[in-house]
Amino acid sequence: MLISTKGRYAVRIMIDLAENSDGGYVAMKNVADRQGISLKYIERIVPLLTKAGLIEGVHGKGGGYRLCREPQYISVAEIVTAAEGSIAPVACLVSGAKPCERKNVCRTVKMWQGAYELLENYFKGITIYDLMLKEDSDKGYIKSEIKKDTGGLNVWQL
Amino acid sequence: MLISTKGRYAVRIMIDLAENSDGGYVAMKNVADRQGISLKYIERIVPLLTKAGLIEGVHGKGGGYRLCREPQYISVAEIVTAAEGSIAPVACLVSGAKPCERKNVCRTVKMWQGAYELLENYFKGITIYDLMLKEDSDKGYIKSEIKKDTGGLNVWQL
DNA sequence: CTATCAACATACTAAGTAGATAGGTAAAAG
DNA sequence: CTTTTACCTATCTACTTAGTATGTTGATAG
Repeated sequence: MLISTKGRYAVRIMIDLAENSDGGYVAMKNVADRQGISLKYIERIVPLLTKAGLIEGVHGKGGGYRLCREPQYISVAEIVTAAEGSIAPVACLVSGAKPCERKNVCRTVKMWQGAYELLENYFKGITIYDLMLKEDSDKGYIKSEIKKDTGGLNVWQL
Repeated sequence: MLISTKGRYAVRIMIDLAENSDGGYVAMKNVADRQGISLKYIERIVPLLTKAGLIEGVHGKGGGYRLCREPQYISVAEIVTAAEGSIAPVACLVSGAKPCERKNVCRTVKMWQGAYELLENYFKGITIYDLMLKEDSDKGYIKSEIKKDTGGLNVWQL
C-alpha cells in the first residue's frame, strides 16, 4: 500500500484542525473524538507533522495544536510525505535508498519515475483548503488559491 | 510501498520472456540467471501470472513459459495487479475491502480515488512492448500500438 | 524405460511493518 | 498544587516481505 492509516489519519487530523480552530489551539483529545481515532495513535502521528513544520503545539490547559500556515498553503503531498516518510511507489526511488546496481540496465525505472512524478504533482495540487467543508458554499468543493499544474486532469474533483 | 519486488520482478520477467523467446518456451532458470533473481523466488511469482492468463508453461525438457499474448497487448497494469493483488494506493479502495463506515462523512475518499485512477490509467497505457529493447531502433523507446489515454502526459517517456 | 529437465506445490524462516496500546514525564494555566 | 494537554518510550500482536528448502508431477530425449 502506498498510503497507510498513518498518512490518511494525518490528512484527516490536518483537516480537523483547519475546520475546528478559531485561530487558537485545538486539543488532540477533541480531534480524536471527532475523527474516531485513538488518541494514543494520534499522539504518534502528530510529532511527524510538528517536525515537518506543519503544525505547532502548546502544553497545558487551553493548549493543543494549530496549523503553522493557512489551509490553502498546505498541500496533501507535504502531509503524506511527513507522515509516511515518502510517497515513492517503489523502493528504489525512495530518497536515500541504496543505489540499484542494475540502474543502467533497468528498462523499468523510467516508468516508475513517471508514476512517482504523476502522484507527487497530483498531491501537490491538492491543499487542505480543497478538502475542508465550507459553509459559505453548497456547491461542494472549492479550488485552492494556489493551483498547481496537474496536467489538466483534476480527476479527484468528481 | 505501492509496488514491492513481487510486482517489479513480475514486470521484468515478462519483458525477459518477450525479449528472449522465438515463439517457443523459455525456461525460468535462464530468466533467473539473466535477471539476477533467485529461481526459487521467481517460482512463486510466476503462478500469479499464469493464473491471470498472462503466461503459460509446459513441463519437462524444452519446456518453460511463454506469453499468452503479443507484448503490445499486455499492459503493466495487468501484470502488477496480478502480482500484487491490487494497485490501490489506500486500503479502503482495494476491491473486496470492508466498506468504511465513515464513507459518507469522508472528505478525502474522492482524492484517493483520483490518485487510484491516475495510476491505473498510467499503467494501462504502458505495455511490455514499450519496455522492450528493440534493435531495429536506436531512438530508444517506441510507443505501443494500442495507445491508451494517459491524459496527454506520458511522463514516463523521459 | 529411464534419466533429466523444468514446472508446480507446500512448508518454513528471518526481518520488517502496520496499527495500535500502556505508562509514564514535562509544561502551562487556574 | 491540581488539572490539562503535549510529549516520550516501550511493548504487543498480526501481518507482510523477501526469500529458502524440499519435495512432487509431468514431459521429453536418449
